[in-house]
Formats: sequence, structure tokens, C-alpha cells
Amino acid sequence: MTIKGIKGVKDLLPEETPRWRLIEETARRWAGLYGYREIRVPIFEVTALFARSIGASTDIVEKEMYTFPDRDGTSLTLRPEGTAGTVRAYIEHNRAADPLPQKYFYTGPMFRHERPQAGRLRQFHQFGVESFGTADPKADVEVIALLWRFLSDLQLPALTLEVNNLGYTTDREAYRPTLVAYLADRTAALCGNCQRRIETNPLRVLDCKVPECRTATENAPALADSLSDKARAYFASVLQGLNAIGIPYRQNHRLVRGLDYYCLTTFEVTTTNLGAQNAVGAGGRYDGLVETLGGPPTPAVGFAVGLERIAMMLPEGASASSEKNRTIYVAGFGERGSAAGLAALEELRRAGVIAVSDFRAGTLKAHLRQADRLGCGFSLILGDDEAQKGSAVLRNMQTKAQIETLLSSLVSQVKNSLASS
RNA sequence: GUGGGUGUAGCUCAAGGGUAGAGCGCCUGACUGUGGCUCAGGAGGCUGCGGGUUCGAAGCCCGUCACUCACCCCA
Repeated sequence: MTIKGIKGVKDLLPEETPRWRLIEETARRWAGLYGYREIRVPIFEVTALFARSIGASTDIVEKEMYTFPDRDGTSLTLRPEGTAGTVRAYIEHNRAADPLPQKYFYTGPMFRHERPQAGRLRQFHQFGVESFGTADPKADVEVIALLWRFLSDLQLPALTLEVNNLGYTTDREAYRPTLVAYLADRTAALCGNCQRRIETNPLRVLDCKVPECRTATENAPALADSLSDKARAYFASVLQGLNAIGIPYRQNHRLVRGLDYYCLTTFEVTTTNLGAQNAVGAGGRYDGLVETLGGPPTPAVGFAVGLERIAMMLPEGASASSEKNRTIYVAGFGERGSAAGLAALEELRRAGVIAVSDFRAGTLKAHLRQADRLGCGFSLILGDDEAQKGSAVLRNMQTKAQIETLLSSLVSQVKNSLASS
């Protein structure tokens, strides 16, 4: 029995990595343009970190974490998301004491033990940003703008931005009983899951996709109606900011995030063709989290996007710039020719020219076939005859034009040809 | 955790009880030092695995594993 990869964990083969580089480079570029700096935090942390930040009763913590004991018995967990570790690092290094705006981005693998399906894996990748220490609604606007510009730049189809106001914790605590009372009156009309949710997470009932639940909650009391003036004013400023900079959004009063730490602004960007999933990225404000994890009271906003989901949506031909036509294939054959070819390869590479060869090929025909398959712009033909003369033949693979060049002036000749093609 | 679908050549898929096939890809030759195109030839399979039914199983039955989609939940 040969060893295979783990369920829900995928290899990215060389054919696909250019698409991924395009996504990652675009993400880094936009994050940089907005003044976010990269942070790299560990891929695993003490389990308690995630339990405390994400929320002990969320699905992620209850049943989806890769948790294992360290040798001394400490419970460790592969990170299921990026915010917890970033916050931990922020606190641990006392970044609050630094007078600069604390704006971070991260990218990397996350782990959740779920049943894999389209757009959902056990090891998946996220890009995310966190803005610490700014309570101004402009910080929310900035984060949303960054998310929107980044995804728009990639030309993902049918992007929609939905925003909602969850209010302050006290607002939700005030609203919860009225919602529960409303739902309790019509449990029969709700799906089984929602009947359970009345206890565990009543707000989520509003976000249920089952049509019966949607109609049943049609006239439910809205969270928006029981928000405090302060929360309303805050959210109004966020919307005003989005209007001012031309970010199109839709208000969705039913939008509820799955993680416990969100407050005030929440948002989600959806798109099509993601199978049953439709969220590419989501985020919100989480003012209480830093304090919950033992840091000073710190306002914060952030988002995360799923890189696999972006990759699924990316137009077919999209990829980072190709290097193929700038590559020169060295066809060294025959005893002296292949020896001279090896030297030429190395010389070209040290001079900054992308140079390749297939050492399995023994004949010129086989070499040129490989050059063609690799899509190289030029081939350097170097057989025994040329080696004897101290020369080589440089062939333009498109035009078939060939020029003979001395090996002593190889690099300059090749660079000239590459530049003029 | 629950349910559906699918497992046949490197890839995409045919064959629905009677010798396992096609397209693409790969290798060789036509072209002995010139790629793509064309033509001719060739290699490649315990039909996921284990049992059962049958004279005979890729096919039917049972089990099992893998992949996949969906529920749940989420990025």
C-alpha cells in the first residue's frame, strides 16, 4: 500500500502555482498599498488560545480543531484561523506600546477537521489583515476597502459586499431574549437545526438558508431596531465612509458571523461558482478580543479570505507573468558538445539568463522537442562540431532564424537576442 | 457526524455476463545534426481492494477503502 496524502489536504503542482502566486502577490501588493505589514505567526499554538478567542461553543472549537498533546502533555492545536495567533503576538510583544498604527497582514495554511467538499479543505489557506488600536469607523472602512479592491483587482465574477451592524455586546444581550421569544412561538415552522439554534445561537437562525426558516423569520424583530444610538451612529459613519470612497455594498440585517468575537461592523464578500460555499472573505470588528486574551483594551478590525476559493474563481488563463519565452534551452549533444553545454548552461545562469536543458536527451531532435515543449524562446545548439570550433548556434524557436556565435561572447550574444525578440 | 454519486491505460472517458477499447498524451521510425504538422508502427491495465453468485464477472450481490458532492458549519 503506497502512502497517500491526507484527506482534505491538497498538493499544488507546478501547473497551478503561478495562479497562486498571482493571488498572493496581488494580496501583498494591496496590503502594502494600505500600509499593512506582514506578520508571521506559528502554525500551532496552545489550545486554550483558540478556545478563548473563537468561542468555546463554536463548531470550530467543539469539533473541528486538530488538537494533540505535546510531549509534556500540553494541549496544542493547529491554527484554525489567523486572528488568534496574531492577537497573541500583539499582546506578547507589547505592540500596544508602539506609537505607530498597528496594521498587520498574514497569509498561510489553516487547519480544520471538517468533511471536505468543493471550496472546503482540511488544510486551506487564508490571507487576512488585522488593524489594532483604531476605534474610528475609518478603520473599518479602510479594511473593507482593502478587501474589496484586492478582490476586484483579481476580477472575480459577481462580487457582492454585504455589511451588517451587530452592535455592542450589551445590545445583543438586550436583543437576544426578544428574538428567542419570537422564535419560541414558531418552532414548528423552523428546520431541525434552527430549533436547536434557538438555544445555542439564535442570531444564526436569521441567517439560515432553508426557505421555511426564512419565511418564518420574515417579520422577526430586527437586531437593528434594538441597537443603541452609539452603535447606530458608528455604523452610519462606516456606511458614509464606504459611500465616500465608492465601495458598493448591500446591507444584510441577517448577516451573522460564526465566530464569537465580532461586534459592531461585520461584512462578507460573496461570489458565484463556489459550490455550496459562497463566501470568499469575511470579517468585522472585534473590540473585546485583545482584552479577553489578557491584553489592554484595544479596538480592532480585520478580515480573512480563503485562497482556495479565490483560486476556484480566478479566470482560466490568469497567472503571474510567464518566464517561458525568456528561457533559453541548451541542446548539448555528443561527447564534447554535452560537456560544453553543461558549461554554457552554468555560465548563462550566473549571468542572469534563465537556462535549462534535458540531460536525458541524446540527439538534437530530442533536445529541440523538449525545447518546444518547454516553450523556450531560444535554443543553443552545441554539438561536437561546434564544440570543436569553440562556437554554438543560437536558434530562435519562433522564427527558426539561427546565428552562429563564439562561446567566448556567448552571454552578450544571448542577452542581445533575448532583448531584441 | 449524516446522506448521495463515482472508482477501467499517464489524463478524459467507452464497453451493462462471453478475448478490455477510444481520444489525447508517451516512445520509435519516415527525417542517420533541427522542434511543432502529417503518416506508419509500438509500449502501457491483477477494471480500487476482499469475498460471493456463475461454465464464465469490469459488469450482478455483500463488504471494505478511496475520491467526490451535499447537509452541518465556515474562508
